[in-house]
Amino acid sequence: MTSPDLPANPPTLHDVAREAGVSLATASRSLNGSARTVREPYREKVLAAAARLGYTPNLSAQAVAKGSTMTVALLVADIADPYFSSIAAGVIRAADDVGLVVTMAATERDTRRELELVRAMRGQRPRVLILAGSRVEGDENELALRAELEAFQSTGGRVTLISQNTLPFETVLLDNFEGARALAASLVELGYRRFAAISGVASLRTARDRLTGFRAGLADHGIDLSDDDVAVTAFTRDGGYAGAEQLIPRITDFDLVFAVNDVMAVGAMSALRDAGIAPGVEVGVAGYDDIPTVRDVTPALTTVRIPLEEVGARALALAMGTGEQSAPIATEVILRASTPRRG
Amino acid sequence: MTSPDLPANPPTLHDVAREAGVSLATASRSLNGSARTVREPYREKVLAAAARLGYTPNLSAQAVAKGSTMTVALLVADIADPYFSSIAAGVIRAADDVGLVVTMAATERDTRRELELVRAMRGQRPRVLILAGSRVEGDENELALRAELEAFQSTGGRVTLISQNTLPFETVLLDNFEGARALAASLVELGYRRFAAISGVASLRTARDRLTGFRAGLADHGIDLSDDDVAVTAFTRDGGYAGAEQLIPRITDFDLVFAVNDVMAVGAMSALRDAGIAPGVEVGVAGYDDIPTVRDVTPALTTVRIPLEEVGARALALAMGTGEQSAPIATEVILRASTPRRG
DNA sequence: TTGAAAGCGCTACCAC
DNA sequence: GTGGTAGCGCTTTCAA
Repeated sequence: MTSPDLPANPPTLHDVAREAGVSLATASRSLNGSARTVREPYREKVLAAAARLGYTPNLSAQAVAKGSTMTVALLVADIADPYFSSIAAGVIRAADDVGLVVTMAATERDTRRELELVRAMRGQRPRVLILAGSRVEGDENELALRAELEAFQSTGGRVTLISQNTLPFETVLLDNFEGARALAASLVELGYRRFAAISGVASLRTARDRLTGFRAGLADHGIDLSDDDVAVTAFTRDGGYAGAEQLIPRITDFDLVFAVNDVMAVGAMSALRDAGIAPGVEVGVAGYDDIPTVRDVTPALTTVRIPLEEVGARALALAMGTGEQSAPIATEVILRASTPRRG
Repeated sequence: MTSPDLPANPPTLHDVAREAGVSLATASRSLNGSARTVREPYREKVLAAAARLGYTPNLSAQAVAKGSTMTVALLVADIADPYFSSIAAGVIRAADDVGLVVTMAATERDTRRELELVRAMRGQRPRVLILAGSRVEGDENELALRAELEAFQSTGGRVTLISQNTLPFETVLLDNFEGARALAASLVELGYRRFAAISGVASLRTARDRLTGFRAGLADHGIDLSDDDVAVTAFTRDGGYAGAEQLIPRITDFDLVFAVNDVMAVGAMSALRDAGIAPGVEVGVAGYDDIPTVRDVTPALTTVRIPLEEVGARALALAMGTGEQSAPIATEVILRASTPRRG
């Protein structure tokens, strides 16, 4: 006698069929078949046997047999970043609604890694592949990435990007330019005149679009934002902190600091505070994204709202052909205490 | 002639073998075999053919053939919650290091859903299943969950829980009781005497352990925390906000409010502020977890640090047999501006 | 309606 | 070392 709890193998459909006294085919049909072309007494026997055995269909085997999976692969830059985790939450929720399971990986903002991950995830034969990070300009891996995605698509996969449509795939368009431009307009209207910015490197499309949009918004009102007044740092909280530190020596030259995303803005506020400068009173601060926490920082952060979870859901819908191709995601300027009306 | 870009099927190993003029077996060995028992010229031909065709091994097929996957399934309550997204980041990073891919799902703090998800994820035949949420007491689904997990384990799967070991599986133990107790001690030492708390329902083990730990810490110094001074709300930011609102009418009775997790604490601070009460000056506030954002709120939040990403990594290591079973995760009280020394 | 059997893409064992 | 080939667990014809 073998010990009963030695790592056995999970019960197979075969086991269920035998236990129920029916054929493999009948068992399959009762358990997973779409056309319920199995007579009730048989069905019941099979279901009972399956329950008794604790049977769970082997998804891999189903995938091989059917030639398609129920998987969506999601690539983000950093899961711990609220921007991406909110989007991921949206994707997962939407996927769950239609019975899809999502597998995630993090590119860590490395395009080489991104490429490798796409390649690796292709092996899963996901129905959908969603790339959530910003595109980067002049990326040496872009051609290869594009080829990889095209290959995936040409073999029946669906690709969706989130952000900008620099690649020829369905895209949930985030109009970073117009959002930032509208923000600039609102800030000017509030009385701000002397601007500085903290941005990621220009090759990061998202960073660049937001910065140029912001500039355009200022230019509409005859205000100039010189390159000298733009601190270029990492696209992270610490980057925002560092960027603010760069600006602090000349901080009295500015009445507003725009960080191209909220996590950077939040870092910048901390840097200001640490330097004894009160954000929102001595200098205004604005961000972009409207991640959940920015309403809870002090002062609450003025920002441009992106409905992050909806973006995630929309990305999936787009890929599934459920969503309308439609316009860019609507964006909204949210004015909060970090930018009080000025003079 | 068929159109060349109609959804074709991905190239198979068979295609590669034919293209390279070798046998299936040789192709398999050159591409994925461990023992490199293939002569160089052949290997090269295969590799070249694979590259030419854009071949990616079908992971599902490999899984069926090998009888095991490279998947780890991760269940969290809410991906958008920084607590879980930080843990997830740790799991994903660690998984990536050993060539595993992680699939995620969200229980939304619903034990019924949790059970269903475990069942569903079992179908993937993951090597590892990680449950990151708090256990809940008196859960009607617990028996079924336990059975499901045991079945999974008895068929060769590894299970790891994160939080408390109320279930007989490997667990990354978070000593919420001692952490909260230490926090209480520190606060008393700082001069705080009149405490209130905001907690999740007592059936949530994590909430309860932290609250009772905190109470114990106070009791060590002869201080009592009455049930009347504990607001019981949802385990979320909004729950924290609501909890603080409950306490506000009597806020002058207290000199410190302890929220059982950081997101609640952050919500509570906002509620206080909205009511014209300055957190950290009129009343101290403390949380638990040390999620990334709490150093950027104002005042910076006193809390108990859990190395969240490390917890995630550890969970995976434990499951893989790489990690030492060892003691609970070390916890550390982080005193910040939200609890200045008092009188 | 049911069952037998031929795959699905891949691995691994067994000869040569 | 290399090539057949028998599975892996499942779906889906095709007959009966």
